[in-house]
Amino acid sequence: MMAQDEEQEVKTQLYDQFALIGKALGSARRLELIDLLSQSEYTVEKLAEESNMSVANTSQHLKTLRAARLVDVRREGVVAYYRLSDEAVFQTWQMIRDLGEACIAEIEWLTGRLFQDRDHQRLIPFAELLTMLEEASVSVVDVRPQREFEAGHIQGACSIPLKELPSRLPEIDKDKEVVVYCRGPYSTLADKAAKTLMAKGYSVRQLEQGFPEWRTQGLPIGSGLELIPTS
Amino acid sequence: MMAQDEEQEVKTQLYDQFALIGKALGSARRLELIDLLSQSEYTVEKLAEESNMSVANTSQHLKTLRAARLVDVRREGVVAYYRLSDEAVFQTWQMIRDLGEACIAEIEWLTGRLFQDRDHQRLIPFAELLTMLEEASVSVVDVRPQREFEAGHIQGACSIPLKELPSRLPEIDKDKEVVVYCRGPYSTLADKAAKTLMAKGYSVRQLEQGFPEWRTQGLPIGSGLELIPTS
DNA sequence: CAAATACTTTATTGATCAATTGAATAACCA
DNA sequence: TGGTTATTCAATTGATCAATAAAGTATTTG
Repeated sequence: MMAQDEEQEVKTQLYDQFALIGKALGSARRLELIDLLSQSEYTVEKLAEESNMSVANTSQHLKTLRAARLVDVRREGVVAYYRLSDEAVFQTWQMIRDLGEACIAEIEWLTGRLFQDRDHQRLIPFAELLTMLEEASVSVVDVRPQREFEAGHIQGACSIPLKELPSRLPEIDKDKEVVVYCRGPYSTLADKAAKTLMAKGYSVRQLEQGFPEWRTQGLPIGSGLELIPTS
Repeated sequence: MMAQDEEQEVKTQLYDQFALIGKALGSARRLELIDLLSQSEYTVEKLAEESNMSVANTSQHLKTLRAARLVDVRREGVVAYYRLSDEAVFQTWQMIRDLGEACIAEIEWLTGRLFQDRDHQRLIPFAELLTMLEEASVSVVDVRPQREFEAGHIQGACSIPLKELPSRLPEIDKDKEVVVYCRGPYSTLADKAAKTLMAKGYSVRQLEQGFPEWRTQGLPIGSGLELIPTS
């Protein structure tokens, strides 16, 4: 049997390794990066742009995420594409979000403020969308940036990035009910889209959660730029 | 609708809050405390003792855990009893462990070393113990310290802390199969108990996981010092 | 009631570590 | 070669950690 102090030594190293993961999760900037990478792979530059950081700083943070094995990198020529190394990374981030919402009153208050003018009537859970999809009585609109749509989306959805929404309204059938969705619980893209659509007279619902949550529940997804919804 | 920069401000504060949780998880010492508190509530002094830290240092770490709302404190006179504020805290720690085992080769190697002389033949999953319990053909022995047993244990188990095991062997029926368990995947208490028991000629199996994992799966638990196993 | 005791928290210090920026470097491509 | 993308480096500032010493707080004792 292993010596007592050798065992202690190994355990210390084990906890140090786990703490590396914790440390990687212990920065608001890095959590923001993880949240973005939950949508799709990203280049350093795009990540920097989306998160309002300098490229150098983004690269540094990605380095610590890589050291903790939370992200992988793939290089194409001069461009580096980062992605989460495992679906479990998103799930851990989701777990931390849930934990925060459960235990930290501050967080509940902040989300309340973020969505102060959201009409909670229009929110629907995944289950409801699934039955609507069976009845084919609905247009699902993904309002995230196109690269995120291409990396994966709810099966049957079409991509109309929020920025293009005003000019692409004609593509949306006014007779069907519209369901919009975006990145997840702290993204306001879908709220803005819903507001725009409602002002134009559409009948709009909004998914409670975003694509990564859909994916992690094993619900049907599509990828690429399929224009014809899978039946 | 909320102004663009006000939204940015709120989001930053949200991520800062989540990062607080991450930071709290980003220290080997604090993870060790969380692991202990997953078993039962503990006083500062006992935690310091179990984790080989000074009381002052332990108190500091508990303070940051409390700031992140991961632990709660209850005072009885001069004594402070700490506990996890929610089962989700343990589950998050469990998630990080799983993530580490999945992504970090170092961790796999370290656990391999920690259990180098474990006979994996004797390990059984929860499901198997459940069927054995139905057949009533088994003695389940909890070898954790007694306070942890009292705070919660597998229903039907009896408490024989590892330290007392040699002197309490007569209490264990030699005709039944014995199943030992302890704190979880990185605890060696059950391994040591199994070794002692096997040397004395008992037929021993060992649970793959510990009590917190049993509890979080909603399996039947008991608490206090019940001497007669619930039927 | 004051003094002593037991348990816990806070303050201080010095050392180490982390975050950000801007400049420099490296790698690739056209 | 010049331009683009990413990483590294150096430097500043701020945060964190562990250890010791000091201070609080409730309980018990003389």
